[in-house]
Amino acid sequence: MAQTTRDQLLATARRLFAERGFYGVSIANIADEHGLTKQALLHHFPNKAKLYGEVLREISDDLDKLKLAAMETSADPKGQLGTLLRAMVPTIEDETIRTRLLMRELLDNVPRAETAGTWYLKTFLNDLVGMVKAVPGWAEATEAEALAVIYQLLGAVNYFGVSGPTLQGIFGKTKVRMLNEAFPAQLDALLDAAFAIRHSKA
Amino acid sequence: MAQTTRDQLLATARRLFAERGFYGVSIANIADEHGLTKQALLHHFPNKAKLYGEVLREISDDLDKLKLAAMETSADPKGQLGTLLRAMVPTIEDETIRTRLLMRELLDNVPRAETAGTWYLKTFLNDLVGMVKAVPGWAEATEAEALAVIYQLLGAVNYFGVSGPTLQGIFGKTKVRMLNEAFPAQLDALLDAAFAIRHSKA
DNA sequence: GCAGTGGCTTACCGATTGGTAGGGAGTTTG
DNA sequence: CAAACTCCCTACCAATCGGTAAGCCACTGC
Repeated sequence: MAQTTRDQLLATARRLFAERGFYGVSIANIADEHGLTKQALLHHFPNKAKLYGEVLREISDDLDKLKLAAMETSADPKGQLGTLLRAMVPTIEDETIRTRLLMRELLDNVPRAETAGTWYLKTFLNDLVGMVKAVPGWAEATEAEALAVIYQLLGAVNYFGVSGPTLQGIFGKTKVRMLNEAFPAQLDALLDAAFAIRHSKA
Repeated sequence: MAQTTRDQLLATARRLFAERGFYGVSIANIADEHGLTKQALLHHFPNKAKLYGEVLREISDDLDKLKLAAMETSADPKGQLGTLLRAMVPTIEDETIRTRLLMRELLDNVPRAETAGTWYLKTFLNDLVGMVKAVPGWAEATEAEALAVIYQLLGAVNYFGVSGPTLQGIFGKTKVRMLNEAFPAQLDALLDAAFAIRHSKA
């Protein structure tokens, strides 16, 4: 069974929204790439906002899958967090798209979420906080402290993931390739260092 | 001498572009906030893209100032980097705006920079790489390694800076206030840990 | 054979987009 | 006093936006 038109439109929407954002892409742009009219797209999705919501739901599902996969590979929470964060470093194009959409959601979701009533990142962030608190030495950390360190590490991973095209523009292809090679080892070192920090109220 | 109309328009553009992005704001939106027509705005700025470019130039100037200020407060490069990164954690609203614009530039600048031929972050990033290489133990790090760690730390700082409204939506005001209080100490610990990593080819 | 149904089309809508043309009021300058 | 300049206006433009209405065509189930 081949991919349905709906699936193809969804994939294109995902890519274009990641590149240019919600306002930067028209439904006609998306339909055009498949030789269709925007009315064809509106046959599959009730309106533009719902289409965007569908894309976000996919992203949120992706993150949940990464989280579950990380929890299976290792028993200790520190290893789980490391696996998860390393997995979030984009290597193939589709992962870059996911990272960019995630970042855009952080920037733009306030008006969207208020009308839609959905915070796609909520459970993901809560789960991460739980994992941090399970790390030895972090049991007595406050929720705010756990969230702070999670955010710093997510930032370390995702900021880089978003900047590929920019970095290439500034530094050129060769340096970016070297950067991509150097990044994971550097990240490992940072993760180790971050969780080595002891948290006890003593 | 009061602020000129041009300056006021520029400040409003800065705020609105930070909130909703380039495509999410019309020049009429900006002019409206001052009771002017968009043609009045077009009298001060040749077109929308040039206006946006002006906003970006301001941001880039801001970053340079922060960098110079950080270089004055301390003699050792590690302290300078710490001061700079801590200064980039947004505390007042205008700093949040700057952080959000910076993030948007990372996401959107590819099509813009290609036509404009300007990479606003280039000198800033290059300077930071220089500072990292001056840190004891990092002299022999490759440029890629230095860039990797810089990017991770910038990410740790800026990802958080961008997410304020989102976090408030998810966790509520009280928790976000606690998070804001916990963040700097956590960041200090991360910075210490990151630069404690020794880099020698031995 | 015929009523759905899914997938798409053309035709159209009002609203908004970035931008141009030209003019008018007030101030500055020669 | 007149020319020039600054600042902002109304009027207008073609293009595009998201979305509705209605119909066409191929296929399916009864």
